[in-house]
Order: sequence, then structure tokens, then C-alpha cells
Amino acid sequence: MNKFEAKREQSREHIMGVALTLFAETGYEKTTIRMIAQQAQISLGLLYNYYPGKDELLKEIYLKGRQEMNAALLPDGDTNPKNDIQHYILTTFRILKRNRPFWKLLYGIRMQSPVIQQLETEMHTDTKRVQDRIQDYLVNAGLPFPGLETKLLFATIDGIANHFLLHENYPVDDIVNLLLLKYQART
Amino acid sequence: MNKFEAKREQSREHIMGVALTLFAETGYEKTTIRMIAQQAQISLGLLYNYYPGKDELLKEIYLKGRQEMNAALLPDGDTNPKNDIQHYILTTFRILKRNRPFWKLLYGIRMQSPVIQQLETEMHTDTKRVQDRIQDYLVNAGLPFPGLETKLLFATIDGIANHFLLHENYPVDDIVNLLLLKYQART
Amino acid sequence: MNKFEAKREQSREHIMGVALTLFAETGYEKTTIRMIAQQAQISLGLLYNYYPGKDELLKEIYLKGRQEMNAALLPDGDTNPKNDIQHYILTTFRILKRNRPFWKLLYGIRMQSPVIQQLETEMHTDTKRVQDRIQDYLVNAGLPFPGLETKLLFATIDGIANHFLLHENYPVDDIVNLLLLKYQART
Amino acid sequence: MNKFEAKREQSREHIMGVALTLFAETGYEKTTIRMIAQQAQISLGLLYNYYPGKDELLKEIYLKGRQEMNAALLPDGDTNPKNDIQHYILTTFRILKRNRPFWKLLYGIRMQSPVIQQLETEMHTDTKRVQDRIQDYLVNAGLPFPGLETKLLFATIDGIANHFLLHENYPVDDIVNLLLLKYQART
DNA sequence: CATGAATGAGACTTCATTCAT
DNA sequence: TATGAATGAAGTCTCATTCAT
Repeated sequence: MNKFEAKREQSREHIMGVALTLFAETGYEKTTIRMIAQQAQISLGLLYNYYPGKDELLKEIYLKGRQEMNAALLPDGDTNPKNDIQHYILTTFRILKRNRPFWKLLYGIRMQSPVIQQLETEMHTDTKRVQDRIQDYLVNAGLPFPGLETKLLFATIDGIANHFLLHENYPVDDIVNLLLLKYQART
Repeated sequence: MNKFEAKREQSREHIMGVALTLFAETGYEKTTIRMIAQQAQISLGLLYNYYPGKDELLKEIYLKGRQEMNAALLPDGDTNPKNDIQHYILTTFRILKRNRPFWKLLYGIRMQSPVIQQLETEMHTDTKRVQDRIQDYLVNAGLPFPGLETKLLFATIDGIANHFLLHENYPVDDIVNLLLLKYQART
Repeated sequence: MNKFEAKREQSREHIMGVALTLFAETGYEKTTIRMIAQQAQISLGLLYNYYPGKDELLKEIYLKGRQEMNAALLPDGDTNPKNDIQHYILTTFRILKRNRPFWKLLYGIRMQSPVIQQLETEMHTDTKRVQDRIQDYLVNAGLPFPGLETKLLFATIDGIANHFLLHENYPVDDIVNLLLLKYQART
Repeated sequence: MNKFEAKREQSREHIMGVALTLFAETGYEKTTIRMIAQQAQISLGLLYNYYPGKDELLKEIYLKGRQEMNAALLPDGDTNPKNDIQHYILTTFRILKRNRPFWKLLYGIRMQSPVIQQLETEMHTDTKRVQDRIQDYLVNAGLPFPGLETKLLFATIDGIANHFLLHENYPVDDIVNLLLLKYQART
């Protein structure tokens, strides 16, 4: 009973990993269900035993990746935040590096996939929480346009992430350090 | 003869415009050739008279968009550049707003489409020229890490562009102004 | 223009005929789209140019068959009915024999196909009109239970039709004659 | 040993009942083995322990239903028939009402399923016995066309049965009574 | 007896592209 | 130039059935 469930969950994760890699590398649309099954060493039909379809697979991948990010950014029940800008930036890129394929996939299709767009809006409240906290911090720091500053910071981080995912050998750590310097100097 | 060619060119542009809009809105893979023909009010066969295939259409769209950007950023044969950072940033966003669908398409598929990836590497020299010029400027400004600063600036611009394309009502002008302030202050 | 439309309609009817035969002979579920295309001597894709799917094909077949029946039973704008029972019975079986595959298909799947069941309820008003007219006639004939008599008559006709479609060499004409005798004698 | 067999038989009957209901309600083709197993609260594999396949399941259902009908219509070893028309009609509908799903299934697929068609021809002798007895009765009653009268009667019964199965709230008892009246009056 | 993981043939459908007119 | 009929490879998904445990 429990035996089946454990194995099932294991198989699901295996498939998800394979699918994620292929989606990120080959593109979501170009990746066929057959390719995923072959790469995962299972039959076509079995894949459908675990996931009802290609879209659902994408959804689960997305949700799991987002959860990981949220878990890292909103730690221990919100009490004692201590998440200043430095912590946010560093955490973001740590996670980015830890699960590169996921972010490559996400950045690669968030503009073209209605599935992802819908999920993004559904997840909006979570990301908003993080943004608000950063903004509070910038307000306290006494910046003249805290709202715009927050948006600019997020845009910058997103841009660095994008280039990091796009180019091999991108000196992400140096760039991030430079960014940190700018926000340290200012506070 | 010349008249024929002019009309042909006009038709090609019309088709290209329709295709661009659809690619940006619906996604490249999801957009079918049939949709383009219908929207352009021509028959399926005629479309193939103008373009040999879907990929070629995408390529031409890409090349034209890039040329427009390059033309704006590398004006009048490179002589008398006068393109300091401010000019670069403003020009970038002016073009972005002028041809939003194109950039939405480009940002939307540059990570997933091998066609675009190939073209991007082919175009690499052009973009490199622009980057070098910015870097020269920052070197002259005496910044400690001009190479990293350049990369950070491009990442920031890309990030702002991304968010501008992603979200309706994004206060792009204010953000850009804030960015300009930072680079004015520093020089 | 008109040329295309004419040919298109012709092709549609050809496909419909082939599909009808196969549905009636092989069963709706067992008949594959491929079989229809092959029998109709067209490619798989072309079939979808004419009909959006298997169900739609069935729907059109059904509607066309029903219309033929209705046209025969509700002639010249309802004025001067003159359709006594004899006329109704004879007409019914004339049409049945003229389009045997259709009725074999209809009787064969009306109990199992939700598609047909939905259409049957949608067409209910038409069949009701015919039934009402028969019932009026039986009322005028002074039968004690005209409502039940009508239902019994329709059940009998349906039963004969069923057996006619089910068994080769069924002496349908003799049976129908016998039925006519019974209703003549009574009036 | 006997106890094991009894339990096995019980399980088989349970599965058969579930399958019958689903076949009748959802349609034979549309009903999947999985649905049957789930509804019967057993695993997929176990179902195959009891029945070798979907077709066999249908066959057994058919044979059991037919046997029940035959048992009711050909009682106590054929001696002392006493089966006049009235008895036949009443018995038929009593059984129909007792096992509605079975008859709904049978009427629903006898025209489309080769499996059933084969079984029907195999069972032909049994039904023929019943028909012959009715015909004998009608011969004795001195009707002018006893063969046709028999066929007409069976068609009528089949038609009523069909409508009864097809329409909720069909006044089957009243209709049957009316039918009985007609055959009483004539003898 | 009992489970559900696993298989794979085959169904429906889409769509870029070609071609006769 | 212009049309849309025609093709068929390829994609997604289903499901009866088998098998290891």
C-alpha cells in the first residue's frame, strides 16, 4: 500500500526531472511526450499513468519550482524577517544556480505559454509578499522613490538572471557582488 | 517592373506585420500558417509565394527588428558617436515602445527557439559593437569595474524591458528616469 | 469561387455516404477515421478539411437523414394534410428502404450514443408534430384510447422497422400490408 | 473447495452486475475495464482473474440474460405448455422490467456488436422454439396469415420494449394491456 | 487471491507544405 | 498572381491486456 505510493512518488519525480531538462533544453513545444518517456526509460503509456498530459506536467514543474523559491525567501513563518536586500539577492541566485534548468524553462516560456501565464497570476500574491518586504526595507532606508526603486531592483535581478541563464560563462557572481556593493553603499 | 517589385515588397511587409502580431500574441509554435494567411486576407498558397516557410518568416522578422535597433544605435556611419549612456538607454526604450510586438516576440522565444539562437550568434558582432562603445564610455568615466558595470547595465536594461513587455501599465518611463539619474549622478 | 464550393459540397456528400455505410456496417465506434478516408479514397488530413471530427460527421449524417424523413412526412407546408395512417405507414417504410444504411445506423446507436441522444431530444418537436397528427386522426376515428393507440402504433412500426433492418429477407411488405389491414378494418 | 468455488462465483456475479450496469449506461465501447474494476472495488489484475477479457464479460452477460428469458418462457421441460399469447406477453415484460439494464444493453448493441450478433445466431434455435409455439397457437386460432401475424406480434412486442427502454415514464403497462385486449378480442 | 505498474498498438487530430487549376 | 484542395508525418492520448511482486 504505502509501498506503491512511495514508488509512485519516486517515479513521478524522476519523470518530472527528465521533463524539466528536456523542456529547458529543447523547448517546451518541441519536446514530445515520446522524448520524455524515452529519456525516462519508461513506456509512453506509463507516463500517462503518472501525469494526465503535457500541460499538467508543466504545471507541476512550475509549482514545485516556485514553492522552492518561496520556501527559501519566506522562511520560518515570517517571524523575525531579517531578510534585507542582501539576503534576498544572494538567496535568489543561490536557488537559481541550484535549479538552473527550471529557471531557464521559466524565463524561456513565461511570455509565450498561456499555461504559465495563468499560473503566474495565480501565484501573484506570493511574489507580492516578497516585493512588499523589500519595499518596506527601502522605505526605511529613506530612499526618495521606494516604489520605483523596488521595481528597478527586481528588474535588475531579473535581467542578471536572464543573462546568466542565456550565456554560458556569465560572471554572475561578480555581477551580483557589484550589485550588492551599490546597495550597501546606499544604506 | 519596379512597380511590381514595390507592390510585392508591400505585400511582404503586410504579411510580416500580421505574422509578427500573431507570433507575439499567440506564441510562435501555436500560431499556424493558416492563421497568418487568414488574418492577412490572402490564401494559403499565396503566402508561400512570398515566404518559403514559417521559419523564414521568423528570420525576416528578426532581422528587420534587429536592423531597426542597430540603425538607431549606430547612426550615420559611426562617425561622431555622441552616444553616451543616456542616449543609449533612451533610444533603446523609444524603439521598444515603437515596436512592442517585435520585442515581446523576441524576449519570448530567444531562449526556446534554435532558429533565433542561431541568428543571435550571427548578429553577435553588431551587439558587441554597441556594448564596446558603452564600455569605453564607462572606462573613461573612471569606474572601477567597467566590464562588470557594462554587463550590469545591460542586464538592468534587459530586465526593465522584460518587465515592461510582461506587465501592462508598467511605469517604464519613471523607472528609466530613475536609472538615468543613477548614471548621471555617477559621472 | 462557386466552383470551389460546388466541389466542396460534392466531396462532403461523398465522404458522408462512405461514413454512413461504414458506421452502419462496422459500427460507429469500430469504424476508424482512417477507414473512412481510405474508403473515400482521400487522405486522412483532407477528411478533416471537410469535417472537424468523427462526432460532427455523425451529427451531419443524423440531421440529413432526419430531415429527409421530416420532409416526406410533413409535406407542402402542413396545409391539407391528407396524411391518414395508411399514408404515414407507407411513407415511413418507403424511406426506410430508400436509405437503409442510415436507419440501420440510427437504430443501432440511439441507445448507446450520447451524441445521438442529444440530437434526438433536440429534434423532439418535429417528431412530436407527426405523432400529434396521427393521434388526431385516431381521435376522429373514435377509438377508445387514442393516446395509447398512437403509442402502440408507433411502437409497432418501430418494431417492424427494427426487424426489417436486423434480418435479411424479412417480409416487410407483407407485414406492413397486414398492419394496414388492421387499421383499415377498424375505421 | 466448494466454499472457494461459491465465493468465486459470487465475485464473478458481482463483477458481472457492475459491468452490465456500466455497459447499459455508458455504452459498451465507452466503458473501460478500468471503470468496471473501480466500480467493483477490485483491482485491474483481479478482474482478469475472473474474466479473460472484455468480450468474454459481454458474452457471459448476454448468455445469462438470455437463459433467464428462456427459463421463464419455456418452463418445466416443455410439458403442458399452457403458454398462450397472453402468458407470453406478460412474461416478456415482467422479465424486461426485472432486468432493465440487461435489455437496454442488448437492444443497444445488437446491431453494432459482432460479438452479440454471433451469439444471437447461436441462440437462434431457442428463440425459434418460442416463436413456433406462438405460431401454433395462432394457427389454431384460425387467423388467415399465421406466419405474418406471428412476425407482426413479435415486432410489436419488440417495439414496445424498445420504447419502454428508451423513454422514462413510458406507460408500458397500459400499452401492454391494450395489446392484450386486441389479441383477446380476436380469439 | 490480490495489486497496480508497465506495455504498446492504435485511435484521433493538427499542420507545414505542395500542387493542380 | 492567386486559390484552396490535398498530403502525410508526427503529435497527443487511450486502453485492453500482461506481469512482477
